[in-house]
This record gives sequence, C-alpha cells and structure tokens, in this order.
Amino acid sequence: MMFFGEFEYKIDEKGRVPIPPRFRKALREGLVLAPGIEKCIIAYPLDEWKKLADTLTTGPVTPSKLRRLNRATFAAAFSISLDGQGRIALPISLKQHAEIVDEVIIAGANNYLELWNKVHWESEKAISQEQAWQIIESLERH
Amino acid sequence: MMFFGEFEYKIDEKGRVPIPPRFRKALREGLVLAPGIEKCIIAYPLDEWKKLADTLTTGPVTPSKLRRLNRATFAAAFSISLDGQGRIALPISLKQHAEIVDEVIIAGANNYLELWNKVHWESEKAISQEQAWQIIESLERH
DNA sequence: CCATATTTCGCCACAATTCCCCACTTTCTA
DNA sequence: TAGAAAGTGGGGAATTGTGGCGAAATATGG
Repeated sequence: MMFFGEFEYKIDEKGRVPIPPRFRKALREGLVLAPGIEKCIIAYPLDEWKKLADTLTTGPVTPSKLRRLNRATFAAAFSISLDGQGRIALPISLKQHAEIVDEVIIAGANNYLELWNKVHWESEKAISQEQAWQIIESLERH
Repeated sequence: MMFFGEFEYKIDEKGRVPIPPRFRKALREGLVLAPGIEKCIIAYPLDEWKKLADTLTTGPVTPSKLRRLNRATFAAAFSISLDGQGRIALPISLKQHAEIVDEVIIAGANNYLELWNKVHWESEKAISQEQAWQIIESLERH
C-alpha cells in the first residue's frame, strides 16, 4: 500500500479523527501511532511497523544503546485500531507532541501517514517542497 | 507507452477533464497526479510513478532530507482512476497550483502527461521551443 | 463490596459531497 | 451519408464527514 495525498479533518469533542476512506482497508488490522521527529504523529500500518522494529533491533548498536532505543521507540508508541466508522482516537500525549487541537492534516508519505497541526503543516510543506525540487533537479543532472 | 501531442478540453462544472482517447488504455489501471515544478499538473501512469518513487526513496539522501522528500512527493500526489467516460476529476489543490479554471491543455511529454492552463501553456511552449532549438543545434555541432 | 460518578466506546442520524451511470449533441470516419 | 466514437452535461444513488445519544467500562468514595 502506498499512501498518497493530503486530507483535512476536524477532531470531534472526544478526540476522534476520521481516517481517509481509501486508507481504511489497509489499516483495518491495526496501526501504530508514534511521535514523529518533527512536530507530528506518524501512523504506521501494522506490517510496516514490524519491519521498522526489525531494522531497529538488528541494527549495529551496543546492547545498552539498544535498550534505550527500544524504550524510546516502543514506550512512546500506541497500538490503535479503527472503530466502525473508520475513526481513531488520538492519545493525549501524542496530540500534545504534535500540538494538534481540533483540526488535523493527514498526509500520505509513501509507506506511512503523518498527522499534523494545520498551521505547522503549511510551513513544513513549503520547506519540504523547496528541498524536494532541489533534490529532483540535482538527480536529473545525470 | 509514449505520450505525444497537444489536446484542448473544457472542464465541466464538476471539475472533470476528458483524457485523450488514445491514452485511455494506458491509464485504465490508474494514474497519479502531482504538482509540477512549473505551474502545471503532471499525470503519471501507475508504473511510471512506481519507478519514480523507487528512485526517490533509494536515492542518496540523508534521512531527514528523505523524510522531507517523502512528504513533498507523496502528500501532494493523488491516486486517480478514469471514470466510465474516460474522464478524471481534478483535485482542487492541484487546479489551484496550475491555475486551471475551465480550459485545459493536455500535453504529452514522453512518459507522462502535463495539464496546463491554456494561457500559461502558450507562453511556456514558446520558451520551450526556443530552448529546444538551441539545444538541438548545439547537439548537431559534433 | 456496593453505589455513584466519570470517562470511554460503539452506534445512529443527518447533511453534504462524491461517484457512477445515462443521455444528448457534435465530430470524425468509413 | 450513415454509423461510430467522443465531448459535454445532468441526475440519482452511495459514501462519507460530523455531531450526538446511550451503553459499557473504569475509577472513586463510602
């Protein structure tokens, strides 16, 4: 499954967000929410999450660092599933991390989704586009 | 499939554009719309898009740039399919990017299509032709 | 251990949008 | 000139966003 596009939703008073319908089938079996490095929430489908977890645990790191890495990765993550209407409830800690209040942007990013505060998304989008075009042009040079 | 030629269409009140009949077979399985670097919309057949996505995600870039590249590439793209009449619906954000209102130019560009505002197309075409002739002449010099 | 209060979760309902199908008119072709 | 194909427009059904109600689960205090 490839995740595309940009969608805007409101959060209802109970903190639930609709998932874009076209993604629901791919996420029926569950998803994992984790804080992004930027101010956003990342939503992985279950299989993508497993892949990611594998690469983390098999990476070339010392055991003590691995334990810390595990903690940081798994303690902050949430296993979530869609409700009957195709919505998910956002954990408060993640909402705070992404500074999401009552409007969300859901953006596809190839093999995962990102959830953003609308304002932050707009500025991030501008930066991303600028960088991307530079990279693409440099790639096209050969 | 190689895309050739230049076609002009009207957009109906629901934002739908006909795809030139000769291209429909190649796009039956779906296409991806993305904003162009210039003020236009680019339409990739599904397999071409996959190739592009591969070169982007396996390219020689650092993780943080890779995330941004993912964002810019996938969030701005839309997965679309033809309706029974061989038309597609243009997402509003892309229409705004290309400043397309009610007339479209669809131009073949080798392995993808470009959708243009008619006025912008005319001026871009003039520039492109001028540059193309210069390039061709420089090629012929050896 | 029970009862009350509070939160969480699933379900329903309405309004709006989207999607799909049908029809007409024009153009191209044989 | 007749038939087929394609451009254009419109209507109806299905889907979806969003708010709200009520039941189940959890927590708290007696």
